[in-house]
Amino acid sequence: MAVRRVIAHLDADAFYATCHELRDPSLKGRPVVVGGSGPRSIVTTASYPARRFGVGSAMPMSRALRLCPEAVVIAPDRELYTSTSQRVWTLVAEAMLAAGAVCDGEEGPIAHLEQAGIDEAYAELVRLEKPLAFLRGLIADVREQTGIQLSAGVSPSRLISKISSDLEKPAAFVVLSREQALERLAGRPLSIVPGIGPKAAETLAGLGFRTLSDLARAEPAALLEHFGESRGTWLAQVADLSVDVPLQPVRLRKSISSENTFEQDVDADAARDPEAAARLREQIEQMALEVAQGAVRRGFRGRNVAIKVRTAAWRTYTRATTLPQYTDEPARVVAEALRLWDEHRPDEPVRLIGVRLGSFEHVERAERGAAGGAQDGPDGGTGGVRQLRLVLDPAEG
DNA sequence: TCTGGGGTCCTAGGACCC
DNA sequence: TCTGGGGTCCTAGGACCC
Repeated sequence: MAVRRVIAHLDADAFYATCHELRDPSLKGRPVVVGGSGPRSIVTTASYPARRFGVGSAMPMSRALRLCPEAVVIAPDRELYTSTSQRVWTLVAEAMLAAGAVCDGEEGPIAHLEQAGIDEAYAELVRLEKPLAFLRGLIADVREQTGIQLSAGVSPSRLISKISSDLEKPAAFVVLSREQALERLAGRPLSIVPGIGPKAAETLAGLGFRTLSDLARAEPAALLEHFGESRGTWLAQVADLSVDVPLQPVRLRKSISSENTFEQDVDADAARDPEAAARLREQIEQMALEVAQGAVRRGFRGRNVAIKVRTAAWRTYTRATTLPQYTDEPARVVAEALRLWDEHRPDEPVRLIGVRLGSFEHVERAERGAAGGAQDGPDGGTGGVRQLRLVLDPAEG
């Protein structure tokens, strides 16, 4: 008998906004918009009352305020989200371990859980007799103990579960087989599929494929021709919702970066504005330091240093070097970033600059720790529940 | 509506080695 | 003197996600 897979996608509703509401209950029920206050800031998360005004993620704040002038704008608070997130996913991991939904890790059992962001995760409910009852209980516990409401999509695959959890938010609990999903999603635009963004959607629309059922009629050969081997094959599998990628309970970080968009463009040409040019150089130095210190804190050493520049005209470029040895020495990272900057500094106004450190050496060991334990260190932790710590604090969007 | 900051993954092309 | 093909490492750009 074939083993029936049950994969849940768990996604916190309006996570950032809810974190703030939990800290300040007077915000509850009001149109809360999390985001910066500068002229170029965008909305990170909008509470459901704010969404009723048409406010949404990634929207320029200026537009959000035009749509909803009475919105309460709140500056993002990383630490608040990280600590709340840890409480939520620790609870989930512990419940799964207690219930026996575990896989083997090098150092013992790990919950069959893949964190996919600060506010979402996939859980594979192996060896549970009543997975749905378990999930409902878990979601109720999480809400009681943390105040966070999780939406759930449950199906035989990550893709279907991910799409499903989004269908009836907030507080969704959508259970679908592949066949039921094919029927229910047939007329939906392809943009509901994670991995099909604006560009791919446009290309597909040009070929006459706008919905999932359109795509199901596509010749696989045509998809391969337009999208190449890898993506073409994937799209063909999306069409019948047969995409199936195993969970990755432990993931390694690949890079650490820091970048900043200026409220106004800054002239990088030293001849025209030496002071501005000096400020930019200092910022590169500062960011390189930050990034290197982040690596030190986490016990990583990298080999690849890169800078990123976006000009006022929205031309974006990166310049990178690979060092002969791995390093976490701030002075080394700073020196490389400054060298790249000096060699590739634009002579036109810039809107963004950034620094990244990558190509980490930590192959030998997964980045994980005891959930809710120490904040950092490759194996830092209390030795309790083992859980991926992977994506540390990805912003929402 | 003029577009953040943190990431991941993929592709193309060049250098270099055998 | 001209020319092979595969593999690896690296850079750069871009799509995409939260």
